[in-house]
Amino acid sequence: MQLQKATDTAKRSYNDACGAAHALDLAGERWALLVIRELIFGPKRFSDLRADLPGISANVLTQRLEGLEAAGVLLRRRFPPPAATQVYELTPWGYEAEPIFVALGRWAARSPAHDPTLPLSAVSLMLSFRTMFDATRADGFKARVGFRLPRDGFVARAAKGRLRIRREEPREADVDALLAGPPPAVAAAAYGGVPLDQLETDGLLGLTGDRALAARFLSLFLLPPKAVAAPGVAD
Amino acid sequence: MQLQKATDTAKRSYNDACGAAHALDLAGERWALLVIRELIFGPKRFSDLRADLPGISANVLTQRLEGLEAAGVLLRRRFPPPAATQVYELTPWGYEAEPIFVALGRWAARSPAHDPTLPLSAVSLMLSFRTMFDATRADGFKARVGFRLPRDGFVARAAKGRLRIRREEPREADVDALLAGPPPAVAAAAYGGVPLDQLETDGLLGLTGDRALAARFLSLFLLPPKAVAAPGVAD
DNA sequence: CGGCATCCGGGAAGATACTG
DNA sequence: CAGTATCTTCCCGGATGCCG
Repeated sequence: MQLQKATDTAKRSYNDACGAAHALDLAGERWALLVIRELIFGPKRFSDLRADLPGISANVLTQRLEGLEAAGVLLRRRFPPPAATQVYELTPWGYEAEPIFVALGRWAARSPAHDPTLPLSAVSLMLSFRTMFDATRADGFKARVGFRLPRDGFVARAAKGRLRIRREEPREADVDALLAGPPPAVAAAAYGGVPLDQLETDGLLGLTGDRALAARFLSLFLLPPKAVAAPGVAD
Repeated sequence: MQLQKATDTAKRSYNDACGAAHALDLAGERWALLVIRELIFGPKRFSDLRADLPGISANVLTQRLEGLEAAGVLLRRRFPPPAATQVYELTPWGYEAEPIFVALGRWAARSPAHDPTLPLSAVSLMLSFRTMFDATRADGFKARVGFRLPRDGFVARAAKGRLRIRREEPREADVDALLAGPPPAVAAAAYGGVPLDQLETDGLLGLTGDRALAARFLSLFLLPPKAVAAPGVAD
């Protein structure tokens, strides 16, 4: 019975030529954009996606992956002989979705209801760096900072007022400083004003390398001021 | 029972500090972002929102307006005595959502499945101008172009490689050219390569003022090339 | 007529259990 | 590990009706 869906129910769409509406047709279902977000620094396996998206259920993740694959946003890749594992990877066009997350993040950071102390995935933390990077503050600053987060590592390179971030295991010899710990602890240092020393003595964060440089690096990211809850419309 | 929240209305949330996730908590429900889109050039009434969002039902629109008001994205304004009408208007922070639509639009325009011939609201058309504006093409070009669209008018001002658009009734004396017609017809001229002359003789578009300037203006907007459906993974 | 509440059917999301 | 199967719950969309 449910096979007959192609004709009468033409795949719930906004039927709107507006680009934003089409984007939501492709990725507007619950969890879809967050699945893309988790893949923005490179491929992941099904179980990693589940772990990094707490709350998503397996069947919903399966549906989203199918839908996004059909939309051309991502594809699944099999590794041939020994590692029979399978990963999901964004297509080149899928990777171009990053500005969407930057725009969403910049806007939501000013929401009166935004709570930066909630859980945070490793990808979200790195994405927040790309979102909140202050180019003028970084002027003339050059640094390579490594991150060892629960599931994977990243290396952030600040230079010439730009910030590049790649997912790769940081080697101590290749970076100026290395931070190890869960993403919320790093966020507390960058956005919460918690001193690195305190996080270290509390056992939340490990730091090796140039301590002052690490602090300077973390000061490059500023949450924008919150919008007023009630705007100034005289009444 | 074992879950959190004594109040059973636990308000489904991603529970994620990531800005993008919070943005979706606020405006990720169906139609919510499109409601914001329709208000991005100024306040509208309930019935205008319904008319410009074909497919939305009254109760869903009511729910979205309530939710967005509670989130501080918009507010409802009453006009006192004579005009007992009521309008919905974005808060200052709500207006800051525009980059989200630009990012979504830029990305979706490259979707293999994007169909620019679908219906288009007046706001979507103007937003597409702001999204697809090519600053280098507009270098040294200065123009004021008015639009008379079904429900309301707009004036676009290109100058110094920038484009400003305001919702206001265009007066012939104040603009260099004036286009009148339904949004899809204007879109056909800007993006579909349909000559203005043809749209005029077909009765789809009315044009007064500087014809060459209007054509030049419409050439400032270019849809990006579509992404390849299947990326270069050898198979 | 504009701005909602209410009821209902279908379908999507969420939780859990199960299978290759 | 990578999903599928099943069941329940909730949301979306349409219709109707109230009320200013």
